[in-house]
Amino acid sequence: MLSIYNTLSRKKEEFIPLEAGKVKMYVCGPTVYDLFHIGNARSFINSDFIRKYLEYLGYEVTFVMNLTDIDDKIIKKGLKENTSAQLVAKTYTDEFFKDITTLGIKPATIYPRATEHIEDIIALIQSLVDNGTAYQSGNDVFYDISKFSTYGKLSGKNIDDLMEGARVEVNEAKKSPLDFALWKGAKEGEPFWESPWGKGRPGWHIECSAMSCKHLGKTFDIHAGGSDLIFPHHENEIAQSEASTGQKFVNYWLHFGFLNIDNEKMSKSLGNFFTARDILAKYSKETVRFFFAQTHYAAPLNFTSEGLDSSKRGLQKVQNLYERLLDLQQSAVSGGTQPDFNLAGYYQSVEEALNDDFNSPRALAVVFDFVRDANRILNETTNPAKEFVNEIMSFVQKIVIGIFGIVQLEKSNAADPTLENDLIELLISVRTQAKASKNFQMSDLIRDELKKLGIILQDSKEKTTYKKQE
RNA sequence: GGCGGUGUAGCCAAGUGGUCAAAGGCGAAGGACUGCAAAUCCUUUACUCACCGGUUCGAAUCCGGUCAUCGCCUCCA
Repeated sequence: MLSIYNTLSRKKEEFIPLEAGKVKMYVCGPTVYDLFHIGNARSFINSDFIRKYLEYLGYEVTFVMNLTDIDDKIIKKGLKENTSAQLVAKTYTDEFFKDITTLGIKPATIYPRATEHIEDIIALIQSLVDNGTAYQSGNDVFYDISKFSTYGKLSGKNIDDLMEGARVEVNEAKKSPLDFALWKGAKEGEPFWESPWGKGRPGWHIECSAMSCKHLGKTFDIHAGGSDLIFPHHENEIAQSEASTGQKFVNYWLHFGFLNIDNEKMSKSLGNFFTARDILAKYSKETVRFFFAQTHYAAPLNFTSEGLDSSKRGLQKVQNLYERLLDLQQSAVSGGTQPDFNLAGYYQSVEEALNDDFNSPRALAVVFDFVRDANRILNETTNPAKEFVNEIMSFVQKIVIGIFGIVQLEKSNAADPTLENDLIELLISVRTQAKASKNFQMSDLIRDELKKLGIILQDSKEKTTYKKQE
């Protein structure tokens, strides 16, 4: 039984999808005005991991991630770079997909763009105007939060507190400082679409309500996003959608913890701002994914290079087992020894952990137990059956690769007969001869010099293998 | 000021009433294997869970208080 911590109820709840066997899930995607940063990457990776686990459980997941491709920041960037908002959005949408691919994230079922849903957005705003929840003021349309009695139910805020805390706003167009824009009238030189309220563009909050409804329906199962989006963004989405449809908007609200850098909020002014691309230049996607998975998705996470280095070293153990299994799949034969190994127990423990609100750190502890035990049994088994090796490998495939994505599939010593690899093999055979004649000075020299070139030799009883360092 | 998160070994991080003298990773120490390494395996590394008080037969886990820290309340994953 899967349970999920629901921000709305502030409790873990048993997950029951609207439709048996299917999950409709929406995650707030990026505003495409720049490369996404490592904090974004955490949310994207965690939503990917959750989606993959749901699929592992057998659910058919409709996974929607929106792209905000029209927004103040995009317009501003266009002006600054003397280009169009449209081109800025196009550029960073392309870059977004590149980074998503680099991170090993499975593509969403659909990536709806705000600019491709203007009609839906206008229709939604119109319904709110028609039922009196929204009002036009000049060329803008605002949501009247006084008309939505449960406003604040997600974030636990009440309107009076918000009013007290509200910064003094000089916008006299709004009835209340807390009202927010659904439609923004176009100013000179800004991109616009025609609407019943004149030329303009959608506000940020409304697009998620419109696009989630269009692609997932009036009510859907899971809505996820960064914890900073709880208020006002998700609060506003509920207000918009529920006021329009009269139905519950989302059953499970799931929020990702924030990522700090060296205990400080990441910001460009502090000089501790890292794009996902910056990090991926130094660390593999597997290391980054593993680093994130070692902390529960909802907990705050402090991002340090020490932490990443530690993850990188820890992950090597898993990678080594994977490569050991690859070799064994080549050499093992049917009819070998079939040792006792309680594989089902590891699957069960992983599922128990992940069923408990996607507890990835606990699941990874099981993975490490599995790695240790698998190594031990392989050490003890002289001639393991091919079937056994395949069973062990399938755990790695389904859990470690399928859900977490933390194994590099390419072996570090690619088997291609390149000149380089041939030369390494040659040196290894020279060294083997040297060892046979107890010329250890020579054999150590070869090993040390190869190490300097990033090639690590490992002797086993039968043969010497090598791997290349990253 | 309002709301929320976090505080567990040198570092990271699970655990939310007994099976906890607290998982897992990194680091460290010792051992097996090895010509020596590497890889792998074995052993050790928190009598203690920010602090104080309370509830309970029993608390890291519940309650009250204190302190520290991060975030949201304005665009933000």
